[in-house]
Amino acid sequence: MNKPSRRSRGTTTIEDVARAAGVSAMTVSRVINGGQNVRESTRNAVLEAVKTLNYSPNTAARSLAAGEATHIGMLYANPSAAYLSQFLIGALHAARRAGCHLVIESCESEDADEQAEVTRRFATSDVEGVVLPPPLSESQPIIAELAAIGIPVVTVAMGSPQEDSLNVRIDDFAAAAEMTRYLLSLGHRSIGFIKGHPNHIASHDRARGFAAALREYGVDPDEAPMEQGYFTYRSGLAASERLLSRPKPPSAIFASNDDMAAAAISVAHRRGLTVPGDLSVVGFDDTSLATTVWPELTTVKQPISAMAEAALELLLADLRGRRSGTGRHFAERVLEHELIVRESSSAPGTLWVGRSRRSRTAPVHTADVS
Amino acid sequence: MNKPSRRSRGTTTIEDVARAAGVSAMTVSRVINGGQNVRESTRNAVLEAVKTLNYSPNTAARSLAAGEATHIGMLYANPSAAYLSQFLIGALHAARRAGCHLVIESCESEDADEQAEVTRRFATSDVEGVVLPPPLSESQPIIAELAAIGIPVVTVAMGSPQEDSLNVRIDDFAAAAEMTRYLLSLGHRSIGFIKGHPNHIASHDRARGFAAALREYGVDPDEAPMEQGYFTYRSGLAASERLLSRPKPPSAIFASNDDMAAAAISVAHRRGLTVPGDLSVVGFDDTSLATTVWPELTTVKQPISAMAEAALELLLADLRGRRSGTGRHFAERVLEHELIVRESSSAPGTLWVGRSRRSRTAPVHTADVS
DNA sequence: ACCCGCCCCGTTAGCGCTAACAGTAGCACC
DNA sequence: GGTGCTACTGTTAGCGCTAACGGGGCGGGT
Repeated sequence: MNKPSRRSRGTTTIEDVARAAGVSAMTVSRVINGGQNVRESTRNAVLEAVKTLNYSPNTAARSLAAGEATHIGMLYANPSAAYLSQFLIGALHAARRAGCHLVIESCESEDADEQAEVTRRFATSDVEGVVLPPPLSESQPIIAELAAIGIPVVTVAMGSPQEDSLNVRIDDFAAAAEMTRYLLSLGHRSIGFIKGHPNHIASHDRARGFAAALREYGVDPDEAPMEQGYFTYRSGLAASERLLSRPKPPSAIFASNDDMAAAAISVAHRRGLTVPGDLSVVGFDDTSLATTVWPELTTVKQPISAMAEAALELLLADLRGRRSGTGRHFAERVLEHELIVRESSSAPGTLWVGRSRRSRTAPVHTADVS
Repeated sequence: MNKPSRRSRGTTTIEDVARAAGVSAMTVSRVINGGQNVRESTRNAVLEAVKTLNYSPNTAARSLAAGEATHIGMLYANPSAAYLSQFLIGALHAARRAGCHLVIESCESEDADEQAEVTRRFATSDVEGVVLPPPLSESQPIIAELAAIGIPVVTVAMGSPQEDSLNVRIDDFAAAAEMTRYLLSLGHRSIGFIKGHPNHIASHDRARGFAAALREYGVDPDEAPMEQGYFTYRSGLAASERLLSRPKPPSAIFASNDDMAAAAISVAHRRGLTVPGDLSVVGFDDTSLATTVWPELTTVKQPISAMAEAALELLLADLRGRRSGTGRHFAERVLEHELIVRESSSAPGTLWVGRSRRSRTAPVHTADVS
């Protein structure tokens, strides 16, 4: 006679699996996590039972019993929407795998005290670790506050990580250099550069990568037309205007992100320049904006979702380490970027024949309906 | 002598609160959720204790004990990134409040069989309910598959909800009419309309609202210049080209979403038209694109985050209802929209004096650096 | 032969919370 | 004074899982 149990939801539990495999629940548990000290044959039997019963462990029970981290916080502040959604998707996938909740909060203020205040309220609520995507990953007030409270943090895309912190990033220097080399190999020698927000270390890395690649090709970086931008579309408009108003306008523009590159295209069109015929434009990030504008942007793809996943994994590993006493792993992970060549870049050939007024007649897009 | 308890995490539990308030844990539980049949004085004592101890219930334990829904699924398919991130933020907030996990999966395929396949795999994994934001909220294959499996669904922004389903939306008809009235009140009489994707019921609602408002002002909707769009930037480019190539081009363009409105601005600029001087352009959705472009878009704001929260609440209420046997509430919730007037619209006055070639000189944006 | 240690597996006791089921008091009503 | 009812609160027994420990079996060292 089986006890009918107070409230039986039809779900299959670890007990069911244990019965089916002819072992105890504990052994099933061992097989599922880690799985050390279990004979190969037993493990297979359990795995078999898991598969046939289509068992998946109850995360609530698991984290309750194990006392695991259940709430990971994420503080964000108005990056591009495309970046944020990609990031959230990655973070959610990692959270699901780990069986932890993702708690998000926005922190739009620029004021240090206010940032600290928001952070404190956030941190003391419930979360056991915090993920900081850019641009907040560069915010000292927040990082300091979190450190004071004693909550582990993982930063994403931070240029100069502390020695004792967790960080995930790509190699901005190498990526920018790669993109620059690509433009140089097309034949461009006068390349305008729109810098990113000066507060971000990544901005400087990208600028340095740009300069380094120029030098490889024997071009003096100090002569290169360069304008300050702030990662916004608006700042890109202004910078592009200045770039193209120069006595000798560049044949290509390398913007430090896609928003500013899109702005450069817009300015070029307004001036009657075709892209890429009269002007090549390339960006950075490969956000969705890169494929919405026409022509689609050549850009550097950051694996945003993967970076978010990596960040969560790093954080959870650290948390586990802290709990079990096994030292913490101060880690940095550098993920691979990728150069995405699309339609906004080409050899500067048409520059010499086509910088005419002909290009003023707007192209009619009959084929780009869908 | 207090039992040292196997592994004590320093967290305050419901027991601590009960002791502090001089009641049993059960009473504390009652106060926290629902709170019926508790004397006012007891309730206050408990609330007091909760506050002083800074207690927050352990969601893992709660959902384990109550057998509540723990995993809510969300199937998405490439809406605009801005929409998705807003939606995710709202959904995550609601999920946090309810203490449930948000499980997301993408379903990019257009093929019915493939959609069903993805849905099946998704649904049989773990989730107890599914949220369907647009454009998937209109996908019959997915809805049918979910119904077959018996998983409750809440659709968002679906035009024609079934009688027995959960749906959250805004009043697209009213919103479009409102926007049209606004343009009419500015003096526009020739308003070009770019329709949305014909598969979306909301597209038709918006077109109907547009027509209805025209009629109020004695303008014949059948005479109004109208072009088909598909919610994409590219389709907006083509539609705008056609609209502005007409013998008598309109003085304003109402695009069914922001992406297409942004495209309209781009086309206008390429043609040497100033916005809003020569052409007013308005959009729909108030995605981040609306404030990215220059000039910033007049548009209709959908409370996207709030809609996501409402969707989750509806779904969870339904789930609770099913579990407790209390009938399900087939509900639809219509949230408030808002007309956001920005810089892309104005009276058509300048049309008569300024449709000249003068406007070709691109404006220089010295002030929009930040 | 004995002990020690290792591998493998089961048993016990909760993790923090809540459903279900008692009570216990207080009031009304015949 | 009993009976019935309502309003409130406590007790018991788990939800599904895992930490901690215990114990049997087996090999190798002394």
